[in-house]
Amino acid sequence: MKELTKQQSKVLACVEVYLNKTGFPPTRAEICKELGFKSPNAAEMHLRALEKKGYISIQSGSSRGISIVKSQQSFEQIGEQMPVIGLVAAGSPTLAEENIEKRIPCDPNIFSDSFDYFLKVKGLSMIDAGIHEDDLVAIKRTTDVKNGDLVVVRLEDEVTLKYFKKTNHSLELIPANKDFSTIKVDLREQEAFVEGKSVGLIRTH
Amino acid sequence: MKELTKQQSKVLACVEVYLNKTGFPPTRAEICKELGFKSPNAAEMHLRALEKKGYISIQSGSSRGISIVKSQQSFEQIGEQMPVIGLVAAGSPTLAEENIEKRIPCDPNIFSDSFDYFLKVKGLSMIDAGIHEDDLVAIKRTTDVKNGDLVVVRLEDEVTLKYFKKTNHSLELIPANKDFSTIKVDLREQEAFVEGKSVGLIRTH
DNA sequence: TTATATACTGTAAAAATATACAGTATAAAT
DNA sequence: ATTTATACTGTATATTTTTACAGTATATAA
Repeated sequence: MKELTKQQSKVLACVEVYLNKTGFPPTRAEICKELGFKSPNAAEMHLRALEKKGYISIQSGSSRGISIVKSQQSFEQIGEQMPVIGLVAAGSPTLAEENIEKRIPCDPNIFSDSFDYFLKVKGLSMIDAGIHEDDLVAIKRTTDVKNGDLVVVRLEDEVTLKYFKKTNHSLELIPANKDFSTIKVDLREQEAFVEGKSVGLIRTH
Repeated sequence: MKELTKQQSKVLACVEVYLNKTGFPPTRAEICKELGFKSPNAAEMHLRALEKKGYISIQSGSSRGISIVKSQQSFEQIGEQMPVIGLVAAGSPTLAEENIEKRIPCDPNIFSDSFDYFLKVKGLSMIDAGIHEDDLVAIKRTTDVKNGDLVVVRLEDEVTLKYFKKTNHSLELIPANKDFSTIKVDLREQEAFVEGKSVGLIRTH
């Protein structure tokens, strides 16, 4: 999580305190009053920065549409709002706001290992591993993966969730569905970026 | 505390759910949309009644200025320790301490519907539904189940997780594995207790 | 029969609010 | 020396939201 500037930290604290006291988030004007700003735009800019850094989310067009994603005093919060990223978009699965479909309240330590985000599964290539379309696979960002791990790999602009197998210069991305074929990559010819590995899965019935 | 009318109760629940989901209270118009009212005044009147009866407080002049004073269905806190129960034990899957294998930190609202405990899956009878051994299936305690639901049913002293199908006096518990056969129960001869239904699943990789 | 409470529709206006745009100032980085 | 990031002021406007007012309908109690 990105660092906050001193002022951004103050604004986040202000929102949290207001929320705690009243039960609903403050308006821009109220933040200004609390912190001594004289223009609502001051608050606006800080809120935008806080959203970009993933500490809050802002419901555009809604009054008081601020919700805390990650509390500053994180020790108080057991369950964070973990982001869900669709596997549709080309390019790397970044945590940029535009890629986040939604957030769900979930302890990052619910699985044996901590994770950073959920990836929403598209397609049936892993169905024999019991991974269905629209399942949410918990991904830990790491490049430290072993053969047999379920990994998120990016090839060119395509992101895929497969079993990992590396031998010398060859990388195999193995599906769990006999109707799909293994993707073989010669690492001397093509780059492959390991984005992370799966530490768990959740599914809503 | 004064009793609520049916509609007031609905409105209070609506506010609580909205708050839980978004982090801020709804507007009158949003309550209307949620509950099918066509006039913001409908919501307004119910909110006034709720305030008078002490369930909420309304900050006059503030948008979304609603705060919950007394929750109706005391909403579970975020990040509870949800119990995990093994499907091994005979008898009903109770929440008695001796049946709880462990507890894991998990928001009870992580799935579309809230749940009461996790059931640890034994065996492969639901493998074609992508439910593996040792998966944790989130169970909501209810007897309100429909055909096709994934349910926890107790027959005599045996507890099983299967698809539910009821026709007249006959109950069928259908596995998702062609090597297993459907359990058929004549309800005039044998009792079957529906313990709950699955609202989701988590798996640790 | 007449209140009285519940439960709304429909409209409208005043007030609250988000948000864009045009600036200013300052310190750090290039 | 110039750019870049932070941190604001000040104004304006479109939109959101509250909230008042005038009705309608229905069931229950007096």
